[in-house]
Amino acid sequence: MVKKRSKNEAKRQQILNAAIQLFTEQGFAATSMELIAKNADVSKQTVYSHFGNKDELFSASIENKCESLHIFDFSLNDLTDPHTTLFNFAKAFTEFITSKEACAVHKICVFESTAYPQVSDLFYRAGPLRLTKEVTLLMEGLHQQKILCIENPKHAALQFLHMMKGELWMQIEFNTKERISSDEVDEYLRDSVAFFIRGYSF
Amino acid sequence: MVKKRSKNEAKRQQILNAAIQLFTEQGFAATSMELIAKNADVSKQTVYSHFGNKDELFSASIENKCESLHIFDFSLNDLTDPHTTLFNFAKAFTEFITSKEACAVHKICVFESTAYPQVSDLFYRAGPLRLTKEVTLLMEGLHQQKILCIENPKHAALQFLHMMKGELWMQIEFNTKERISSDEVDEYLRDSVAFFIRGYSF
DNA sequence: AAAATAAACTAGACAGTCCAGTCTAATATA
DNA sequence: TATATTAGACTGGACTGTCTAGTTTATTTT
Repeated sequence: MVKKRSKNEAKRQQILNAAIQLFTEQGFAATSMELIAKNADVSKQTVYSHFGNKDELFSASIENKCESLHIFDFSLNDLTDPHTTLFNFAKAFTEFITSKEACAVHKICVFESTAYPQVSDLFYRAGPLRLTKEVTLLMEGLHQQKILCIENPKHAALQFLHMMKGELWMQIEFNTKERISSDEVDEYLRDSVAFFIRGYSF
Repeated sequence: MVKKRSKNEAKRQQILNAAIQLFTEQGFAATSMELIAKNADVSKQTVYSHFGNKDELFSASIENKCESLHIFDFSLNDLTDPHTTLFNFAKAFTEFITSKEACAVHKICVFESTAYPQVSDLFYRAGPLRLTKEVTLLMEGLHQQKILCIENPKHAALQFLHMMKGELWMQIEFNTKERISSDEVDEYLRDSVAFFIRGYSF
């Protein structure tokens, strides 16, 4: 008869939190298990007891983060005013993809995509792929309600999402010193939404 | 009387080549100076004599690579047929940004942008910034020749370039297993060029 | 053109540091 | 009572950067 005492779930989460923070800040190779244990306020042995080795912990921490990043709620029911709807969505999207958290996970997943394709796949599915699918549905809706004339909704979704990235996203990606102002960002988004609607109007 | 013998330029280049290859393949932390020396067919001491330490070698190798990646020649003189001009440019652009070399440098510059902002800045200026400026000029040309109606040529350039990235670029970035076919890419590019022209036509 | 010289280069050893992962022995807890 | 947890020692290995001692090579002087 095996008596099994369950491992402390709180500690597990502490470890995952410390791990994702360090991994995203310093990268996989530059982060030591010892520091993760210390930051998680847990002994090194506990880390190894919860996660067999560094690779497993890395995968688990990315997976954990991807799940928590799923929360990007956009209520796009009101399609009657596409300008406002799309602009608001564009703003929310920009804020999301330029957030510290999202950028950090994005960065490490891309970087480790050759060594850990399964990890980067997690992010791809949870992020870009999921979002593209949702926006594709939105585009289909705009077409069916005769608000816009969108023959290929997937292409339109890709065009829209990529377009909205703009200059700010690049500057954050490359950590440049100068950053464009949020006014300029807004102007770019407004311009782009207007352009998008013009390009897909009847 | 100072006798100065210049260091071997060929060896310097061998070191830089080996360094950029390993750094882009394995990352900064995971690449050892010893292996760089070995791959460059040079002694470790020679590496240290040419480049004081690992950081310096890293910077130098990225700088060297950025210079060689400058070569993205697009002859965009013939503006009379914007569909063809923009499509050809879009194709060349896609091929360039999805090339192994460009992707690899992009990846490491983004990843090391916090630890080495000067390095990522090199790439940003040599790549995205330079290209955006050139395409902005193209957009101005299209406007002045009354081929398209582009009020804000910089926005148009950003929209165009970002839009063209599309799905393939994401799949390469995340190293996904499935890849869209080059036919699909062509279709996307054609669609996007048509959409772009529609959105900016008089 | 030959000899002299100073610097570049090589190979390898080396010190010092760090890290992944294991082991142990003691403690806490369900 | 069995298992989770802890702190810390420990192994084996890798890495950076230095040092040494000997070799090659470009340049300057004779």
